[in-house]
Amino acid sequence: MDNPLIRKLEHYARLSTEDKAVLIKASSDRLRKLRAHEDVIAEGEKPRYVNLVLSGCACRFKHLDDGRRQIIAYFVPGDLCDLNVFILSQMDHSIGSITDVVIAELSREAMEELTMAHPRITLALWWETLVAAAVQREWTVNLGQRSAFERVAHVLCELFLRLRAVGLTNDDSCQWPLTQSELADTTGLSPVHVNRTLQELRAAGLVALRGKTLRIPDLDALKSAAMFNTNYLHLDHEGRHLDAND
Amino acid sequence: MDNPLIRKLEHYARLSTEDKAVLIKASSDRLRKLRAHEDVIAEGEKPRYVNLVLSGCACRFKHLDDGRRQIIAYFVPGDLCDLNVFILSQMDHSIGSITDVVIAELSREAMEELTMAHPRITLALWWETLVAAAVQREWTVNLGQRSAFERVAHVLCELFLRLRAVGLTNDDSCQWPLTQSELADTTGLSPVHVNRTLQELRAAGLVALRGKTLRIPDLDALKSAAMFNTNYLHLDHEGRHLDAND
DNA sequence: CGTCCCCTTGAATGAAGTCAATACGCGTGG
DNA sequence: CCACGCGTATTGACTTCATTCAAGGGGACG
Repeated sequence: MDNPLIRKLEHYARLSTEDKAVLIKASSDRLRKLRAHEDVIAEGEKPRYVNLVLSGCACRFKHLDDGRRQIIAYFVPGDLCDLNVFILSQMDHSIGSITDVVIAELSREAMEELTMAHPRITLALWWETLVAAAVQREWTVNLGQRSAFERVAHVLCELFLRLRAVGLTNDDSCQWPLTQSELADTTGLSPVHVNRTLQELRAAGLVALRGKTLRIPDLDALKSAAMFNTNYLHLDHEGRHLDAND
Repeated sequence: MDNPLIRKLEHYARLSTEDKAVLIKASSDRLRKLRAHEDVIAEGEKPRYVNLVLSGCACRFKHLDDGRRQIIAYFVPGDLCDLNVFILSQMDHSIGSITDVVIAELSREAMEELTMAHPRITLALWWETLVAAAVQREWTVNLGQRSAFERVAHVLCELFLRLRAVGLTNDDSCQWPLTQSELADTTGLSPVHVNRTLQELRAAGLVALRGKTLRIPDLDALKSAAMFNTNYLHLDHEGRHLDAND
């Protein structure tokens, strides 16, 4: 099973064999490949599809009039961009690729088919939505209250755990998709200061980030340095224990 | 018509007379009155109701382990706290009153009744959810990219416009619910710096905030000082033009 | 071999936080 | 009616954290 969406949704609900078949079909219908730094959809455009990231990394972002940019969310494999986007006539922000990505475009009809006759999928998608909102809230806390050191540590933690949830880590390391400049647009810091903060994290032995590989030798230590509380990711709730092939 | 929920939802969809009757009934069933600075629901509790603010002002917030607090969202009259909260077994944040508030508690059954036979209400509630998410994203941008001056101006702008959307402003002024210290927990600034920033805003003639009354002599000027783009509040979309009594 | 992007470093500047004292405003109770 | 107390707002002096500017280094790729 290498479908990251299924992998993730199984954190939220037990899926039946048929559920999985339907998900696989939906996520292989319309594929779209993008290189790094391209727009998936830009502010002002009308959304036509729910975008599902199959591989690579994308982000939601917003520009201010004077060019400052804030990254608002990351999308890793298995993430759906906007489940309810069809009633919007205009995007109020943009979505772009960070690395090369493969995206499945899910039409309105495909989404209806997924949910209509598949209550467990529907439930899992509800969870997906709730968790996305919780992540957004946590980012608000991160930007508002944490120091640069904690803030960068928190982003590293979160992304690592989310990658782990879809099987994209090896033990204590993973492919790291972000440049320092993107990390700066995420944390609201200058690229220079992100660089210095990463050096502090390295000096403290909390992370080893070289090239495109991130290694976290002691995840608990990094968590506590970041004041990271895993609960908002809701990776451990009751739904997944129910039997689905009933 | 003094029901703030109806007032707000009419920005999102045309409601029929029956729609409104159902909403009024639902929002007068279980009332709860709180004084300022009380918990509506605390982190860790199991949510039993969707909370609807009828009067006063409340907020969503999160504490870090060491006591720092971030206000994550405001709830003004007409705002629903968490539409899909019933699948959660535990809140990952708290909701508390800022001023004295009156809240209507909507049970799961009440929510189902509201939506089942009332497609326009359902549509309007979808919009409510989308806009709440958009506001959360904008706060992320606010904390990440804007200067203290812009940041405070942005919060003043947003709250003023949201109060205006439910008829709680008079021309260019409104009752202001927040203390400087709450504004600090919102903007991620220290209370002292919020004070100084407000003085700058006053000196620039952009706001007059005395006691509990906010006056904005030139809203457009304040907007541009804050780099405020109204689009994320989605107050002007197509749904409201459709006829509902069909 | 050169170019582009990303990372790194140092020095100077600037924004916001901290600490501590003081003032104001309002409700309570003497 | 006035004194008191408490929460909130204001001010000044100093410190800390983060930005800016500017220059140099390293690796990947054509």
